[in-house]
Amino acid sequence: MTIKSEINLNSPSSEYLSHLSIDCVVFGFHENQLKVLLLESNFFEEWALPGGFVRHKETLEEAATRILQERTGVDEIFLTQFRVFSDPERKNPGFKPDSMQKAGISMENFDWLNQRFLSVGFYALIEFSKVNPQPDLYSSKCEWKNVEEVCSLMMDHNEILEAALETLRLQLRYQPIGYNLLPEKFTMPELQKLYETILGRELDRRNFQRKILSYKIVKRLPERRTGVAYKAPYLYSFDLDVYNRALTDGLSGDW
Amino acid sequence: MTIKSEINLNSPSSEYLSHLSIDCVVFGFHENQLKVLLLESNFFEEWALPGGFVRHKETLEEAATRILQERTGVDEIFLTQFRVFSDPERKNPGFKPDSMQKAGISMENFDWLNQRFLSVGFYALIEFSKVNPQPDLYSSKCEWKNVEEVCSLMMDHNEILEAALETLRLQLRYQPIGYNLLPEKFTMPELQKLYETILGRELDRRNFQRKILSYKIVKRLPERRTGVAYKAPYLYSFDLDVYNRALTDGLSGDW
DNA sequence: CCAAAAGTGTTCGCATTACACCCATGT
DNA sequence: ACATGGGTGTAATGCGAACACTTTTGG
Repeated sequence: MTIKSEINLNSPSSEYLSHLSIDCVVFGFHENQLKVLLLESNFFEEWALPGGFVRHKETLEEAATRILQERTGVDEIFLTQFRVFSDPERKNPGFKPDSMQKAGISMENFDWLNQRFLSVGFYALIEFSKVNPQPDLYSSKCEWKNVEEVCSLMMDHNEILEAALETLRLQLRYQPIGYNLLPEKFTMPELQKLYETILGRELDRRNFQRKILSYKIVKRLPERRTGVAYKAPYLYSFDLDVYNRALTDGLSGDW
Repeated sequence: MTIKSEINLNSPSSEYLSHLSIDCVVFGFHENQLKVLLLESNFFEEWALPGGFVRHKETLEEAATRILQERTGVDEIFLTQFRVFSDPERKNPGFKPDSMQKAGISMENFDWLNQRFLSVGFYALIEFSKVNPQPDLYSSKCEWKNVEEVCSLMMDHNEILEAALETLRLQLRYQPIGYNLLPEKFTMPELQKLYETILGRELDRRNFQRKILSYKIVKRLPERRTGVAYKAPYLYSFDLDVYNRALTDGLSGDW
């Protein structure tokens, strides 16, 4: 079992803070659907959020960025913490002695992994197309899943995902969103669909457009999207100056 | 130095999670001013937020409640976590070998206390008059301080306080506030002053009243406040049914 | 020419804003 | 009587919600 040393499950407590982990909820948007990045553990055949442990000399934010990179190959992502999950009973139900032995993990690592963990939830919004998800050595797969169709996840990861979504919805009330989720150029209906997906309800086309335009965070381009089986929609792109100002100053919006 | 064992600074790592602490920002409202509950350390002559460590078998929320009780005597408070502060350099500048020795703390405790700590920030709103702040054995004083006049605090506690205030302001946008901060009966100008203090700006008397009343979260009582040097204002009290519903469903309000 | 989707404008009602007058109380 | 602060009403404005017609495109 050389894999054990490669993936550094041995004596991790010297390198990492004990009792504290990080889980990342990474959202993307593709084909008009909100996606979340998940890993399938090759030990326990369960899907999970990409997570990991915190080193002694890094902030949580640095740790989250590193963990996401190590576990999924996704790089240069701005992650935001949103809550700590601290149920004393939260531990991996897959971390049972027999399954650990099957996976070739020794009992001393089991002790460490089976102790209590608090986990800090982070979330990020990233542009789907810029990402090439790569599973790490712990995982057999790394894939985007539709948020609406996520199966049962490891530990309390479903709860963490739900909480991240809720945070996203709140954020929508007073911050612009989309720059990190949509490609450089996009259509108004695409942006609208993003809002609708996050909010979980439909919005009026015309009112949506008027409102978004009133914020001035998007500019209409002279081009249109071609090759569609109906009237060609205009393309838009974000006006980063205004967008970033809105990020800090907030919007009045009431969705 | 018997105090050492009484206050349990010896070998705390067996009882508590290492590397992780909690700090509580407790807001009150009195004489038309927003207050925060602070302790003065009797070791280091610095003011600090009430904080402490997490036990192995409790959630963060349970820990925060316990810590607040132990350190200030304040009981039955609902605390909400709002952020983790994780700068690796955040440690107590007062925890220096000489000041530790002066305080009669041995070097082995110093090692533990001088290690890196992450801290989870919690905040709470409580009714000023229901509280009798009592410093614990670590502290010489436990007092309410005007939020606007808080001096330089231990470690990064000023930053934590600022972040809590910011959270409070955001919360005001979509949740009712005041039930935990005001006495049973209060006047409309008092409620308004609370909002103004949190928001840091003045509001129009008449518009404020109309808006609050439109939410139906307060009921006007038949009584008025007497003994004031001007027209006696009506008393109000919260309608808990509506108030609690608004807590979960949110308000439309745009302050 | 028709279905599907996009572009555009108008009306209505409510909420926010700004503002003015009267009332009660203690000095 | 008067200064201070509280109670109430109204007009103007702006924003969100609801809604209909026209235009473009591929089939």
